[in-house]
Amino acid sequence: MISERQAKEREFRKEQILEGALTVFKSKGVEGATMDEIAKEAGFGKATLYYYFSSKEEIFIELLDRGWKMIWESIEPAIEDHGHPKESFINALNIIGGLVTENQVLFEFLFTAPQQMPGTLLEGKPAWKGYQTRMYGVFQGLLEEGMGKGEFPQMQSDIMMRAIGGLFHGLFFLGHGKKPMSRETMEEFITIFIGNYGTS
Amino acid sequence: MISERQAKEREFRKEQILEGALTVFKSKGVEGATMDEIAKEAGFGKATLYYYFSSKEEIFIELLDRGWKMIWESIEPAIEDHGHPKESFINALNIIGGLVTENQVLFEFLFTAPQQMPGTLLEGKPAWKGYQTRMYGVFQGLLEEGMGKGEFPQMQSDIMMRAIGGLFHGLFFLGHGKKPMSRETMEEFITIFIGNYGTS
DNA sequence: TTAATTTTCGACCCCTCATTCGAAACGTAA
DNA sequence: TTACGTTTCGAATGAGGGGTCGAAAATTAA
Repeated sequence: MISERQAKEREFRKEQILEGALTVFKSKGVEGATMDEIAKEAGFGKATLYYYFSSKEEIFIELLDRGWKMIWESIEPAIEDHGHPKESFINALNIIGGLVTENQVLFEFLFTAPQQMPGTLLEGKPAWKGYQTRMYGVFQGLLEEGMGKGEFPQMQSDIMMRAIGGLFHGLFFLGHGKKPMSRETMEEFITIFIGNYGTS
Repeated sequence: MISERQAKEREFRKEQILEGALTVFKSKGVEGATMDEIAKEAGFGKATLYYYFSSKEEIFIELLDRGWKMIWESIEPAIEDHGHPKESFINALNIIGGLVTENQVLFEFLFTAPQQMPGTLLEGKPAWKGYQTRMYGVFQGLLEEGMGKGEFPQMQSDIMMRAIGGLFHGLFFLGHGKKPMSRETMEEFITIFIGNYGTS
C-alpha cells in the first residue's frame, strides 16, 4: 500500500533524478553521460536509479515526455481559433520564449536532443513525439490560415516554418547565450521577419 | 620512399575512410558510430583504419578541418573589402548556400557536430576552430560595418548574427530536407529579413 | 626471382559502462 | 518489539567497442 505522501515523495525523487540527468546530459552529452555520474549528481546510489527507472533510455524519454507535455499544455490555450492567426502565432511563440528563458537548459535539451539520438528510440512512438508533431501542425496551420488572410508573406508554409523555427532557435540557443533573449527582442525579430502584413 | 602516385593513392584511401565515417556519423551519431562500422562502410578492415588515422577522434577532427578549410577558402575571395558590406555579406551567404546544397550531409555535420562533442576535443585548438572563428568574425564585421552605413537594421550585431545564423540553419537543415533550398529562395529570405536598408 | 617496403586484417586485449543481485537500512503499523 | 513492505546501494556481471599485435598479402625495387 502506498500512501499519498509516499507517492509524492516518490515523484519528488524521480524529479531529482531527472534533474540530475539533465545536468549531466548537458555537460557530457547524452551518450557521454554515465549512470554513475547521474546518480552522484542526483545524490543517490547508481542502483537506486534503477529502482525508479528501468533504464538510462527511460530517463531520457521521460525527460522529453514531460518537457514536451509542458510545452503543449502551455501553448494550447493560446491557440484557440479566434480568427486572428498571426496574433495566435506570435502569442504562442511568446509563450514558448517565456518558458525557454525560464529554463534554458531544459529547453535546449528538448529542442536538440532528439536529433542526436539514434533511431532506435523512436520505435514505440513516444509521447513527446506526439506533442511535438501536434505543435508543429498547429503552427503550420496558423501560418497557412494567416497567409490566406494576407497576414503573412505568401510563401510555401513549410519553408516559412523552417525559417521561423531556425530564427527562433538562433535567437535563443546560438552563441554563448550570455544574454538571455527578452520577450520584447524576440517579438521584434519575429515581427521584422514576418513583416507587417495585415497589421499595418 | 613513397612515390607521387603512392601518395595520391594514400590520400584517396584516406578520403574513402572519411567518407565512410561521415555516412556512419550521420546515421548513428558520432558517439554511436563504431570503428568496425566505419571500416565496413569504407570497405576496409578495422585495423586498416588505424594505419591511416591514429584514432576515431582524429577521423572526426580531420573531417572538420578539411570541411571548414573548404568553407573558408570558398568565401575568402568574396569578402574582399570593396565598400559594400551588405553585398559582400549576401555573396558570402550565397556561396555557403551553394556548398551546402551540393553536399548536405557534410555541411550539416560541419555545422552541428561540434556542439555534441565533449569539450575534450577542443583541447589543442584544432584547425577547424580557427577557420570557424575567422568566418564568424568576418560576418560580424560586415554586419557592423553595414550597420554603420545604414545598410542593415540597427541592432546589436551579435544578436543579429544569431538570428541570421539560425535562419540560415533553419532553411537548409530543418525539416526533412526533401526540397533542397534554392539559391534564389535563400536570397529572398535573407533579403526579407535584412530588409531593404540602403538598397532601395 | 628475391629482398625490402607498404598495406591489410583477424584475433586479441582491456577498460568502460549499463544493468542486475543480494543484502542491508529504514519506515510503519500492530 | 516484531513483521512486512519500501528504499538504498556496494559489488559483481557481461557486452560492447576502441585500440594493438603479429603475421600474411601486395606492391615495388634490385
